[in-house]
Amino acid sequence: MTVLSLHQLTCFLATYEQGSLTAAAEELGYAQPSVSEQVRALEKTLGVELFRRVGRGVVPTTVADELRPHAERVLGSVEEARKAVQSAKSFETGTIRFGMFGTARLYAGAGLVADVLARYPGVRVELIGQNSTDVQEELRRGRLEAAMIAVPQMGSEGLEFTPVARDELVYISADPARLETPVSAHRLSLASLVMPETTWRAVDSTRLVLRQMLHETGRNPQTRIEVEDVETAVELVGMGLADSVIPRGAAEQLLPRLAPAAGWVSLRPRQYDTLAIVHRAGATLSPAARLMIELATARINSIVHPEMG
Amino acid sequence: MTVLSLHQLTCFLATYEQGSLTAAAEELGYAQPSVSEQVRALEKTLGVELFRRVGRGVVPTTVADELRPHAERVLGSVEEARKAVQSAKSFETGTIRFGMFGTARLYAGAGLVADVLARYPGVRVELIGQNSTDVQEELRRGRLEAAMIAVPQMGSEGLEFTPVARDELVYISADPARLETPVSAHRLSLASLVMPETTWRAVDSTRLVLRQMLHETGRNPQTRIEVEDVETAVELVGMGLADSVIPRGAAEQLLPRLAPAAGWVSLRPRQYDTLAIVHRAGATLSPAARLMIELATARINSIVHPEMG
DNA sequence: ACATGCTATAGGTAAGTCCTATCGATCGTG
DNA sequence: CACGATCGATAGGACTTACCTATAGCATGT
Repeated sequence: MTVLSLHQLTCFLATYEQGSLTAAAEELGYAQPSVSEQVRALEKTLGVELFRRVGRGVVPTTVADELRPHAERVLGSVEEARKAVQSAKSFETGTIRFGMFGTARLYAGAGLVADVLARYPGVRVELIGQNSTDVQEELRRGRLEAAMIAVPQMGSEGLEFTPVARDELVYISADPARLETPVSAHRLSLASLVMPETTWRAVDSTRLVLRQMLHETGRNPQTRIEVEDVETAVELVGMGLADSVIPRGAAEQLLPRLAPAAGWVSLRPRQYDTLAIVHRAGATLSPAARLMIELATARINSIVHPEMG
Repeated sequence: MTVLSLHQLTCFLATYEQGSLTAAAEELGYAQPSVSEQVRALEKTLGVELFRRVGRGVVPTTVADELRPHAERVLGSVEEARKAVQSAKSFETGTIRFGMFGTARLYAGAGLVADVLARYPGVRVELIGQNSTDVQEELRRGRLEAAMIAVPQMGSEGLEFTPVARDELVYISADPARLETPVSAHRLSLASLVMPETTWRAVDSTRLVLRQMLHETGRNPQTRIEVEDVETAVELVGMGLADSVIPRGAAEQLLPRLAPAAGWVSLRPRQYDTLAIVHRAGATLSPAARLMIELATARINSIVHPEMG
């Protein structure tokens, strides 16, 4: 026993409109017995006579009159579905979802959304990045296809990283005396620090850089305060409660707004943080993801120093 | 290359809701590879990735998010279509079309509609019978499945007739003097008559009866006025412009309303008109048609003398 | 490292799709 | 009234699709 199908409805409608199986077959590009078979199958699945075979041609029954608008609605909905998918595929509509967290969002957050909307006015944009833990989870679970981040080191836990830019790490403080000369490893080891990205502390690239820097002096980094987001860290610096080390792009954006009294100075030797695309290892990226990567990279490179090689 | 199908949408929705091909297969009662194949086919026909295969389970893409409501609408419409057909099949809704013309509608017209609506409150009823020519055409073309008529003789032009009742033919006049005794063939041949059913005059059963009756006297019927419907004939009789011969049931219904001054009397010998079901020869009747025949027969038998054997 | 739970693949059978060829019935015509 | 034209139904066969079982491959959690 066959089941109701779109093909049957198509043949039914063509037959209804043409009043003839032969004409319907011609319209649909089939042989006449094929259409006849489909209509008969539809009548069998519905258990009702749709056409009265009357000498020359066929005549719809009242049940066929009843069915026709429904059949039209079904086929119309199918067409709408197909169009919706096609337009979503070509970014005329639909949603583009991308991860953007850590300090990366400071560089490419709002501006990246603007870039996407300028090029594809119909799309919705979801920039996922409330907190690092969630984003990591979404990436791992596959709900997020790709993300741009500033923090973790390369190659952890089945994820694949592609560096796109680097940004200098600077020392920020509300005490002008500490900003007169570049900060050495020794001075850094004595400082009282507030550091963001607590959740990612084990893999945070800023911390990794600092650890390597301090390792040469035989000391561990002194983090007096741990917070989750950079804004909070900067505010604490502005209040004079601690100093911190953050990417320069973040300092330029956040200090005037959140800590007007604070300033920044380079480390000595200069250290750099890496911005990278991260996605599941071995994944082939969708057009939407590739688009976001392209736009995000372009925007970041217009702010920080582009990665060489 | 396969084409978009309802089956694919069903599998897609189940997979979307379950977040798993295996779970979807279990829900649908299929083996897992079958659902997998359908989803893959849908992705191929749409040319887009709907799920990201990620280790344990599958995760819908944003295009799948876009497709889901459309797929639900399509399947919903299909369900509606199926329900509409089922309810039309069982007379809960839909249209019942039946032919009812000649003088038959005087007996069973409004009352028959009332009978149908009393038993099946949801249906629409179409009682086709504006004029005999149209109805004959609709029957021949198959648009009308069956009809109940009072006029034509049996067995003409590929149609099949089934008698269900007979009604006495009576002589009507506005002149009381002509109603004192039953009208003989001789008196009838002298009368000035108005006769309805002009279009069917060659096969009209009333006229056939009269012709046979008069043939015995060697005369032809004298129709002074020809009209299409019985009401007009009765009105003319009421105005004293002519007399007529019509079924008794029609006389009882129409005289008080349209010709209060007129009355009726039997013929001598009494003559009878036949009410019959007519449909295309060799046709198998639909439930709707059988229902109408049953109800029409019951109603007519409650008015005129039932046909014996 | 192992068991587990999921998807992908392979291969075979049943069923459906669509064709060509032909029959039967109907309708208009000479 | 026989004729050709037209349309739907039927038969039979080539091809495709649907669906199954069995199993491999991979990711995940203990």
